[in-house]
Parts: sequence; C-alpha cells; structure tokens
Amino acid sequence: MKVSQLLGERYKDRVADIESQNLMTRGGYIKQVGNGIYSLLPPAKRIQNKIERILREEMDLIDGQEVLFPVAMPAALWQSSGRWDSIGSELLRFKDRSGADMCLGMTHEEAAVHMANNIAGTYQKYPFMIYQIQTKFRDEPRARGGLIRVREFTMKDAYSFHTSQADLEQYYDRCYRAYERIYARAGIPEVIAVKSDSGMMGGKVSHEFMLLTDIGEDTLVICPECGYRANMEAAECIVHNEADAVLKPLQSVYTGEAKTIEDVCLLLGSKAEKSCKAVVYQRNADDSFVLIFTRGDVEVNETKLTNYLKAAVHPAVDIENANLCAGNIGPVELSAKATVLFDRSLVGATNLICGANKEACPSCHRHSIRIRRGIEVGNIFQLGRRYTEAMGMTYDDENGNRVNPIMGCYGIGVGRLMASVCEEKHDQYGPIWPITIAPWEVEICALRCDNAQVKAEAASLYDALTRRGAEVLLDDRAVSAGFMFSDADLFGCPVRVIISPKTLGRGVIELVTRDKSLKEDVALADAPARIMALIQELKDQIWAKVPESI
RNA sequence: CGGGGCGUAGCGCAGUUUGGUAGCGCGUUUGGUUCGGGACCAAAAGGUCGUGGGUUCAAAUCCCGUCGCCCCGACCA
Repeated sequence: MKVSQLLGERYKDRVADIESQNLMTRGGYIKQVGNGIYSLLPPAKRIQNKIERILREEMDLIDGQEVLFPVAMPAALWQSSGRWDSIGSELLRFKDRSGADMCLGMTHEEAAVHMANNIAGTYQKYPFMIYQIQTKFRDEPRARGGLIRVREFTMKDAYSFHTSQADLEQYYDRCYRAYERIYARAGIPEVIAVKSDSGMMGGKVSHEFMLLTDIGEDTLVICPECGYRANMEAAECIVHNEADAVLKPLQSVYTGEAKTIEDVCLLLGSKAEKSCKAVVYQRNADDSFVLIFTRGDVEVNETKLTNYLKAAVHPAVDIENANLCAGNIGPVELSAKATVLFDRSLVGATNLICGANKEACPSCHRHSIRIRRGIEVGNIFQLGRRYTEAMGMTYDDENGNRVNPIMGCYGIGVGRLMASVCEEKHDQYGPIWPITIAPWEVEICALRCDNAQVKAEAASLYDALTRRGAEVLLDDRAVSAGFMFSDADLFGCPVRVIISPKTLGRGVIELVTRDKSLKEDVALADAPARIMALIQELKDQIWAKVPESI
C-alpha cells in the first residue's frame, strides 16, 4: 500500500483525553458516526482482521466451530429465555413492517441454544462449542473513550455445551488458557484474569480478563501476597471488611507511583490540571494523608469535608489526629505507595485521596490489598442450565433420560481489544503496534521521493519485501521528513525503513524499530533479507510469551 | 434519566453580551523556493452559521421548539 493512495488523513492536534481515542482518531483509524458508533478506516480494519484471525485460530484450536447468528432477532426468541422482559433498554427493540417486535443482538445465548437445539439430541454429540465473530449492538447509557466503550461493536462470542459440570469446568480451563494465548499473541501478555460478577448472564463462576490501566472503567481488588484478584463488584468478602464504609461510596480508585497533584489530576480527568485546589490532611506519624481536591471552580466546604471524613471512617486515616494543611497548594509529592480514592459524589467534583493501604485481603487476611483500575478485554462464564432449561433444550443421556445440557459462554470485544493494545503500547507520538496485529509490518519512508534514485530504490525494496510475504506500507509522498516521520509514528508500524539521497550516498538504507530499540544501517543488497529476519525476530519475541495450549 | 457545556469552511475555533449580511489558524488547490522530526513566499477555492418557527427594515447574534454531540453522575455483558 502506498500512503499517497491510502484513504484517511492524520491530524496534528490532540482531539481526546483518552490516549487510544486520541491517537486512533488523529492517525486516521476511526471516525465517529454517532454517539458510541464508529466507522473503521483501512488501518483499523486491517488490525481488526488480524485480531479476528488470531481469535479464529485459537477458537479452532480448542475445537470451536465457527457459525453466524442473526443480528436482528424476533422477540419470541428472547421471550423464550425470559430475557425479553428482564433486560432493560440496552436491548434495542423495534417493530418490523408487520408490527412484530424485534431486537438487535447484544449477546447470543438464545440464538446459540436455538441453533444447537434438536441437532444435539444425543450425549454422543457432546461436548461441542460454536462461536461467531459479528456485530453486536448494546444501547449503552453512556458510550465513551473511542472504541473502549461503544454501542455497536464487533465481538467474538462462543458457546459451549456439556453433559456434566466437570466437563464444563475442564473446557472452561481450556478456554481460559486460549484467552491467555490470545492476549499474548495480540501483544498484551499483561492482561490478568479476575473473578467477576456474572450480572445478567446468570451462572456462578465467571472471570474477566483485565488490562490494568488508569483509564479503565472497572475497579479491581488485587492481593499481591496470595494472588487474590477480583472485580470490586464481585469482591463479596471485602464488603464485610472494615474498609467497606469507605470503599463503597468511592467510585474510582487510583494507585500509583509518586505523583504530584497535577499528575493525579491529569489521570482523573483532563481539565483539572490547571485550576486545581486542594485541602490536605496530613498525619505526621507515618506520612499517610488524606487529600481532598477539587476543580478550581468548586467551592470547598472544609467543615463538610471534615465531617464526611469522620463519618466515612477510613481505617487507614485517623482524622482526629490529622493536621489540616488547607488552602490552595502547589505540587505535592505523594508517597510512592499512595492509594488514591476519589469521590465525586461528595462536593461537586471533589476527590478524596488516602495515603495508605490497610484493607485486609478477603482471602489471606493480610493488609496488602491493592486497588487498581482495569479495562475488561474479555470474559468467560459458566452458565449452567439457565438457558437450556428455559428454552427446553435436551439430549438423551446414556440411560435414555432427557436432560438439559450445561453451557459456558466466552466473549472478547475486538475493537476494545484493539484500543486496549493502543492504550498499553504507545508513546507520545503514536501507537506502537505489536507486529502480530500491526496494520502493516514495515513502513518504507522514502525521503525526497522527487529524487529518481530514491523513488526507484524504494519501489524496488517494496516489491522485494512484498514478494517475500511482508506487509509493507510505502510512503511515497513528496513531503518533508518531519511530516513523513510524524505520520509514520501514527501508523505505528513496528519496522521502519528510511531511504533518502543521504543513505543511498552510502549505499545503505536505515532500519529502525518503532519502539526505538534498534537503529542500524543495512547495505542495499542485504536489505530485504535483513528486514525479513527482523520481522521474524519481532514475531518470535511475541510468541515467546504465549503459553502452551491445553 | 439528572446536572453542565457545545453545534459557524475538511479539522480546531473567534464572532453572540450590545442585531447591520461572516472571520482566524491548520488543511486543500496552483506556481516558486526549500528538504532527516509536522518548512517558506505568493495567489486561489471552500460556509443556506445543526434544524423548524417567531420578532425585526435587517438575525450566526434576540425568543420558542426540535435534533445532535461532549463532559460529570445514575446504570451496565
């Protein structure tokens, strides 16, 4: 692909606070059509295709069979499970021309059971798993963050059917491992699994796969001592803990390294950084502190805040013995282990920061709990018989009895995964795509393309690499070096080749990686082989972190 | 669904308080000079000011309705 022909333009100016949204908009990956509704431009569609390919390979590896369910479904199907009535307005409903109730699929348990019903009537067919990659629509009350939370999105959803709980659990573990492989192959092996709340899906056991990041929408409870990890929504034990009094009303939590107030403001929300004022309660004994801060335009009622803190009784903070160092303050160094709890319901945009971690782990009871934010990039559920019972799906077991099969379901949002990788892998100039999902593996920057020799050598290298199977983007525009490099940073291709009159004068091309870990000159004649070797090297680095399949 | 904000050129914005027939930056087109981190000069194109109605000699500007988008909550696989 030549940049001169590529559809889409790049923008210099910042457009959003969330970095993946900012970079993917600026880089010409996504364009908003409506609230929570986006079109994907060629670079994003290429990334999505690659993610989908990984998903298909991994689902096939655990014996999945790809199918396709409908987007629009009759109400009767959803009534058969009872969810037509139990789900709220996030299920988009409408009437067809005959006046019949219809809805757009937001998840496909009903469709999966409908498909499997009557074609798996004997125990000999079990277990099996069917999956699809398809558009979902969920009429979210509030979309935000580019592709992080949208109303229409592409999702891989899988449904497994079993004849025993033990069989389901065994398959659940295989799928759990497949998910670990998927995130590792997509370049974010950092994703962790946490216990989750099953919500409207029903069922008992479920896990969410989380990418830890400060912009995440979920609050996680993590114990580094014993490995306990759970979504705050599902951390039932902690509810009975002393800390509950504080944790419950606090909506958002941030734990981080040493930060100034300005840093924290930036993390909390964008516009606070310039006009922030704060009230600090400091305990001299152990350096812990409570810090309330607000946007500059919010009036702070110190009496009210003090009373609130006394009422909230955070076990880590002894307000009675704390000093009030009030006023408008400048940058304040927070301690390296500060947990930041902030509460928007208090006084307008007021936030509460506490300077210690003293909550007890619900599992090992040590006072080691960490609170982190995460983006949910996938989830898996053990559903049980909730749907097969409601919809009357049965099979004949070994004894000739009619029994309802047991189900599991497994989802990954493709666009959210793409945005999450961008969120995790970027610098100030643009995304740094892992080579396994990069829109192109190599970008050739042909500086001074008006120079005939540059043009010819670039075209020749492009052909040589393409013939060897590489995915190559060639920037053949007659633009300045800075302009071209800035665009290249936004494309985020892991390997970059620079050809210019300068390099050709030395008989070389310049080879660099997007993450700046490598920069070398390569003789023209050796270039194709060296570049292909580098591509393989980068792929091997990704694969080194992929666990074995089970 | 509550609270706040915003719709003016492809993008980002000013102009609205005090009505007078639309402007700036970036981008785009053309010509010239530049050339390794978003170059410079010159010329040019591009907008029924979200939309419907009202007031007025005159509306981007004032009034009423309506649609859309953003942020903060509520909610949420």
